Amino acid sequence: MEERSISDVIEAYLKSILGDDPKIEIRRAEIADHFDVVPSQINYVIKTRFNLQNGYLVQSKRGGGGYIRIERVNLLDDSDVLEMVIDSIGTAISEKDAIRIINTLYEEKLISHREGDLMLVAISKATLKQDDRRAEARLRARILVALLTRLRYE
Amino acid sequence: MEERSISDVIEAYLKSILGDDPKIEIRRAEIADHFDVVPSQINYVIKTRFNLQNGYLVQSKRGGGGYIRIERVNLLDDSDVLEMVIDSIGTAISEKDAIRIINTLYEEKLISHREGDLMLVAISKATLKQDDRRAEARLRARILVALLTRLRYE
DNA sequence: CCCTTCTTGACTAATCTTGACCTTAATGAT
DNA sequence: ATCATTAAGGTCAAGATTAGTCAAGAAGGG
Repeated sequence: MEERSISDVIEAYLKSILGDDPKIEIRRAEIADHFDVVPSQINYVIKTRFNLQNGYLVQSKRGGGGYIRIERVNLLDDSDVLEMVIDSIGTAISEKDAIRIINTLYEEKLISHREGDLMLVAISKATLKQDDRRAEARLRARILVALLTRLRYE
Repeated sequence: MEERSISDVIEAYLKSILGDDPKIEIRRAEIADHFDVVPSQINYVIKTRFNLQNGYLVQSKRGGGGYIRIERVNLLDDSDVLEMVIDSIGTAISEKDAIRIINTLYEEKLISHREGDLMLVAISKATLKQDDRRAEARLRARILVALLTRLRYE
């Protein structure tokens, strides 16, 4: 995977550390300094690449001895996590967030490449396009939740 | 092959790069600059020459480190059959007819049991339920067509 | 001439980067 | 104990950097 932006580089760096251990703790200022970016950029990377929909749990603490803890969660072993993902979808979801979830399912080997593609086309903007954007997001949520629920109880 | 327009030249250029690798990533502004055309011309070339019907998948990202990714995909043997099924669906389809089609796909071994289940969930009345029955049938047709279209390629 | 395809650019949208300002926690002085 | 200080991380919005859309006009081919 080509790293085009510094955010991509930081993402790859954090994931390389995560390769060893399923859980890491970093100090935000340290990472920011290492890549010569402002500290809030680390928040941006975490928010866009290490959220629950991507299969990560993040906790942090401020003040002296503060840290950011990133943990890779396994959707297979932890059926609660899949339920959390379903809950996080709620009654509406954007195409982008839905894609993120399906990608995670594939990376976690819960679904095959082809199954993932089928799910992707079923929830895609091109397929569901409606006049009312909110109606589209609600519909997408219903379909995705139905698909995930099916995966949960097979 | 006679290239009579700059769009043809750009098409040939992109395909020559694709000769090596089944997947390439370009920066729109770079290609546009190289051929001295406006950036949106690249979109035109991609839209008219690198769409799914022509056997190409295209993905892109905007913003810093943005790109356009073009991937060549292979048509499957059953592609023609699927196209005929797609044509028969038209713009609307009932749940019963959709189930019949998906069952046939499974019996013909075009899809696995699990893929069939996922497709069934995606087009089921329970998932798509709408006030307007015709709108529901139209939506179901769009989703089913999208799924079948995906099955035509690998 | 008419119709399709191509070319161009103004406007829009998504993503990334940066920095000012805010909140929380630990520590030490009184 | 209380409060000020210091040391973290959080939020948000503006600006920068790409790509996308759309429609008007030009160019080509019957």
